[in-house]
Amino acid sequence: METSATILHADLDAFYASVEQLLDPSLRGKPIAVGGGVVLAASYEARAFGVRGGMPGRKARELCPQLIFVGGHFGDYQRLGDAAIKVLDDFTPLVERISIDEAFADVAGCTHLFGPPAEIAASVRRRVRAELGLPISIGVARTKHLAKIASQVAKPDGLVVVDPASELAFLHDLPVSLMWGVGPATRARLASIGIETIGQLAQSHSGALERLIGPAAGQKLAALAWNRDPRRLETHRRAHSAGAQSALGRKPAVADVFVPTLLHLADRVASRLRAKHRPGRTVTVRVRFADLRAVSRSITLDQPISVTAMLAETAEELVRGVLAAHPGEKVISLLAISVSHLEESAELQLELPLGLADERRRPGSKRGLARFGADRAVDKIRQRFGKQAVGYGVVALEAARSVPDEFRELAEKEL
DNA sequence: TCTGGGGTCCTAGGACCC
DNA sequence: TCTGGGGTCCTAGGACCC
Repeated sequence: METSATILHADLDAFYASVEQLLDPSLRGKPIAVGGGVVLAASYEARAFGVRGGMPGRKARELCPQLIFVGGHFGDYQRLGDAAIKVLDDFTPLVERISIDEAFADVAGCTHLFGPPAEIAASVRRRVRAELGLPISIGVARTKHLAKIASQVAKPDGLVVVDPASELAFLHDLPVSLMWGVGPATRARLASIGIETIGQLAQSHSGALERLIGPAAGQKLAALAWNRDPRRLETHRRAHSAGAQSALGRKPAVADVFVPTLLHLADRVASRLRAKHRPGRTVTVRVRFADLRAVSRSITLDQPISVTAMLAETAEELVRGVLAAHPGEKVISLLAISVSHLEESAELQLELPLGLADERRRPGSKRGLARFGADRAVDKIRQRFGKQAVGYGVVALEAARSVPDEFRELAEKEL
């Protein structure tokens, strides 16, 4: 039974923007945005003008005419993000990384070595500042949820420790939007019955709450509002799906557009699946139309796949189904492929990869083998000469894409 | 004035089986 | 022929998070 606050939530402040200001001192103290067409990250100086991540670049410039856009040093983001997490690793092996710039750590087992959690958190902040030159905020509490909220409250560049004796006093005055799982839609629904603070949520009638946002979400939020968060740290999470998408602007919904795009997306996804020996059974595509309404189609196969051509063909059939069901839609603005139901691990399999099993049993197996051989050859060339060395000819699409591949890779989860 | 890309989880209906 | 219940899997969509 834990009665003390030993969970840290550490979150690098305005991470990409802070790295840019670190690398180029002339940017320090100035409103900057990482990105171009879309703001990937904004410095606190830029946020003061209302600039936010995800905002279109044009709107950001309107809000802040002196805003400086900088190109992304993606390799440095990865390096510095890893280095910050490594500082946590120096204190405890119980670290759960959430993303490139954020992690939980439980220091219950190392206080005899390093002192109380608050001191450990202060040390982490000092070291990240001294060794990496980056600001990092940390929340310390008895549960993950409360530690995460505390780090949000601590920002920028702060430390907030929530004493177990005053948890609810701390929590109940805060707005519900700080809670994990409360986004714009849930926030609006809660507001419709007069709930704006976490305290009001805690006091609300459970039946009314569950009718409003569903039983699962209702019970979960009610528990969190009383700081009943049963979640343990998970140090070895693996992804349950892998996908790729591409915004297209406005393109005609014809095969000349979607076939090459799907091949490129399938290549991105399937090569990752192969690299980690995790083929998957369920293929999902998403098609977004001109008005930004999106439709998805999925199919679950008998056997898991990781061959690029098989994934591309499956996705193509699904997309044709979507378009056939929406004959009025002549323009598409986004295509996505995702593979789920991933095989737990293919490490123990023999040399022949999963995903070929079905093809091998069929008379046409030579085709599947040939395709797998082709993928293997491509994978090997890329290993030696880099990703650009060989691929599917969609040069025109590459140029049109708004987000560079390096940025995509930062967001990929470990498969 | 309509935000990109990588993910997770929940819901609800239908198929299918026992 | 109708009645009843429960479990699992699949599909489509939505909300959310970083």
